[in-house]
Amino acid sequence: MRSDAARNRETLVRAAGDALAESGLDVPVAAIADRAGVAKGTVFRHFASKDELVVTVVAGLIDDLASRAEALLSEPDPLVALRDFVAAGVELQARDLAFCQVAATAEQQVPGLGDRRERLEQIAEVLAGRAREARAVRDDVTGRDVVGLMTAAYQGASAAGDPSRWPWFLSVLVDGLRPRPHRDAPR
Amino acid sequence: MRSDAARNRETLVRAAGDALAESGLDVPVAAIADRAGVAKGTVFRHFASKDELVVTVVAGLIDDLASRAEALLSEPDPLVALRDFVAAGVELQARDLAFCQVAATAEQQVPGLGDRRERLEQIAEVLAGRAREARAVRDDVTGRDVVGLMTAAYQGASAAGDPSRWPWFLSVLVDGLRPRPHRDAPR
DNA sequence: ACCTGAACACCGTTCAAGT
DNA sequence: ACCTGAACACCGTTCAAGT
Repeated sequence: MRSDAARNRETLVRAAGDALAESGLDVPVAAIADRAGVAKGTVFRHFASKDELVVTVVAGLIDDLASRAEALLSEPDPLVALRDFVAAGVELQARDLAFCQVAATAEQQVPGLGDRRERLEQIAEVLAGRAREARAVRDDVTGRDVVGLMTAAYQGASAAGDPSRWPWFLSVLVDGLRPRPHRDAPR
Repeated sequence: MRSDAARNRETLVRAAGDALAESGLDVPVAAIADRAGVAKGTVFRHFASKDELVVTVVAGLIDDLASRAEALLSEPDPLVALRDFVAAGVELQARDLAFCQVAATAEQQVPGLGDRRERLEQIAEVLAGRAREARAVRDDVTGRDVVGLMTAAYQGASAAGDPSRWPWFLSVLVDGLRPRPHRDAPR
């Protein structure tokens, strides 16, 4: 690849990252091209479709999140690790509209992120497993559930009319994860 | 209004309701017109824009949900009433893709539903107030929060890869609403 | 090899022509 | 008064022409 092409590609990814974070998945390709200072056609020389560019950007966001999650593996308190992981995902949704949309129902709309999703689920499963073993959470909490908690907390707060209320939703969810007392046991 | 026009309008709303439930907010106007057996232009004779047609349909769904919620006012157990209300909202999301999208971040995308939202929040506030007074939930739960729980439960399950798992998310959320023990009290 | 911008397809919206 | 379908604007995508 020629050096000017490599530079254009990188500029495009950065411009797309900014535009997607601000304006979400519906941002026109022309707006991204303008921001990068290239013609529309150049976008399609580097990416087969708008979706492929979106996937490149969002995959980078998920990779960053996964790295942060791996750092939490050294947190001694398993419930704190779990909560901080979910909080990191929620903060990313608050900061990046495109990720927020992908994390919500849009996930079906943007295929090609399956592998990143799996990586995230695997780390989440380790965190969930430690919390289960420590009896800090219900024994039926899976890694997938933990990933779902990120979306639940932010979308819940957002639907309640105040996205900044997400810590409240997160605390409700984390409280709700605690092991349930055996109600069917004899009193 | 001429009787044929009234019939067309009603056919359009029904066709739009079906198409939106199945295919979501991105369903083309042409698909709705086809399903109703009219020309595209007729849609815009009855509705100023696609959005106005969408609002008409979704407002009807929310009105139905609000009616179901009002029926729950006669439920004696306030926590059961709260849970059933949220469950009704979740089931609507599972059944209707357009409502699901509106309940998620799309709410900003479809304005004109503010009044319906308020009605729902008011009923939710009554249900929340009863549960608070009965000490069945934390004393900081608002009606808006309860509306947010509907989205949180469904979007959480959906993001966890299995929308049918929503009852699990709902049970976690409802458990999490229980009054927190005073941790700062002397042991 | 790469970039550009004109051209095309698709979809929401408008409107002149019909009934 | 209402309906129709051609026409227009917008945006994702393609590609012939340039460098």
